[in-house]
Amino acid sequence: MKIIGTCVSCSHKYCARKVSLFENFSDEMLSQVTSLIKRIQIDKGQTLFSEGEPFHKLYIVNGGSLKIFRYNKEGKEQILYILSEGEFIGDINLLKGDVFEFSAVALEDSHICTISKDDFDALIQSYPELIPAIMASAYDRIRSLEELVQTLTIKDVDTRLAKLLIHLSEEFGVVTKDGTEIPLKLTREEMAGYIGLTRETISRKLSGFQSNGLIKIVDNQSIIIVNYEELVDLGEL
Amino acid sequence: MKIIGTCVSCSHKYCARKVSLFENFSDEMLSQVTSLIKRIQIDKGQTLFSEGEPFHKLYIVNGGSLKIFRYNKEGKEQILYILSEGEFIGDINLLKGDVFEFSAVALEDSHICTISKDDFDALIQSYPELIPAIMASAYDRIRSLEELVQTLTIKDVDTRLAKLLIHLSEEFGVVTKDGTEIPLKLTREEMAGYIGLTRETISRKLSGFQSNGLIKIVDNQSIIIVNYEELVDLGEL
DNA sequence: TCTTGAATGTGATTCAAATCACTGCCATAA
DNA sequence: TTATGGCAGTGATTTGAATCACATTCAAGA
Repeated sequence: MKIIGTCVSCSHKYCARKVSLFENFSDEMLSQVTSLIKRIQIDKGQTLFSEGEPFHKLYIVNGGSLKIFRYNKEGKEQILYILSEGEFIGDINLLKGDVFEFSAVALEDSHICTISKDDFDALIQSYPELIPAIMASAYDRIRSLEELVQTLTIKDVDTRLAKLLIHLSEEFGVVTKDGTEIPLKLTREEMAGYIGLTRETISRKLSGFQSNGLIKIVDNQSIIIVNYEELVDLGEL
Repeated sequence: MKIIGTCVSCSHKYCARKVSLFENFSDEMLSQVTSLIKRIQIDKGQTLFSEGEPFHKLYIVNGGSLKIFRYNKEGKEQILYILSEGEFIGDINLLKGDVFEFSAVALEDSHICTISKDDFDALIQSYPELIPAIMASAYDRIRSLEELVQTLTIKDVDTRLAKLLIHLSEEFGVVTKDGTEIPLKLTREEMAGYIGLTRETISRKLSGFQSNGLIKIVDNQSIIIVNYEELVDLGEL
């Protein structure tokens, strides 16, 4: 992890604009926010913060993506959220509690902007219009967890995997000529740790999906959803 | 479901004080809140609201308890939250979205206080000090869902059930001479629907726990946790 | 380029929860 | 009082994912 300096060095003048929290800010307000930001570069696989660590910052994904997870009692990673550009974490925690309840690791080389807890609190004081946006982000988090709970209780594993693929494609999908591509390079093990299965099962099921013409796996890397409708059907069954 | 009238008819003068949102309100402020409240009586098993229904109220549990659940794709109830006295639902929804994403059914005969969406919005305008409390409740909901996710991904079913019992005893437990009693009368099927198992498995596992001296089942009704430490150990394994 | 370790695919086997099927129990109402 | 329907306990069986084991591929670094 490398601290680059203030956000002034961003390639974009106001990278904070990417963040849903600040999207309605004027240039002037934004430059004030920007002056508070420290920028961090983090390589794939590196840890941004760990469970149990005291926190004192808000982390904003400016480029790349993060997995947010806990180790469950069997020692496996349980992924709770995947954060991509513009999303942030630490918001709620800034109000209550004092240590992270989960860890954050970069899924690819990423740029993270940070604002200290104190600066962020001051920002809320100055701009109370931030509050609805913060509430909205809390609501999104609740929604995504409720969806995850629902996915995890489905016994049928094909359905579960279909739901995961649809979720990933909705959040990260890129439309290509062959179908919707999921550019995110999650390992089989990470997928397994998201929906409570083992890497072997994911491997077998993905092969099955490919045989059935639902998806296409390119170079063992990204997954392209070929037959979106049928996959949705499977996920909704 | 029977509408009793305004909260003036409550047996307690200021029943709204039970609600974490209003616990720091002065008597004067509280009586203003109270004047906005309609009180509903609902019998065990009756539905307060259903998935897909448009909402226009905040629901506060004044007495009794509710299960908040969705039907999963296999047609089973997946319980998301159990609400007891002082808890409320509808908060977050009041800000975004317009239909319930889940259903609410009374677990026992209950009293529910309701405030209309408009009145609640006006209340927030008048008393911005409500905002931190609302945020705190959103945070609690996130915490409880993150815990549920963690429980659901545990493969070992004894651990899962132990976690459920500990969770229920922490939230609803009453200390008796024999141990901590869970007065909540959840059916085996409801327990199963909370932690993603079947009623038969719950039945067998509970019998097993009883044989091992961990719990005691009284009249097939409430569960008493006899050996709390050992149960916690099992839940943390 | 070659080396090395991690990630993946896949077969064989195990095992525990789901399922099926039935009995018994209890509360409520006729 | 008896009848009825929902809930619970439990045995027998099925089933399908986890586990174990190993071959293979791939990617990053020397």
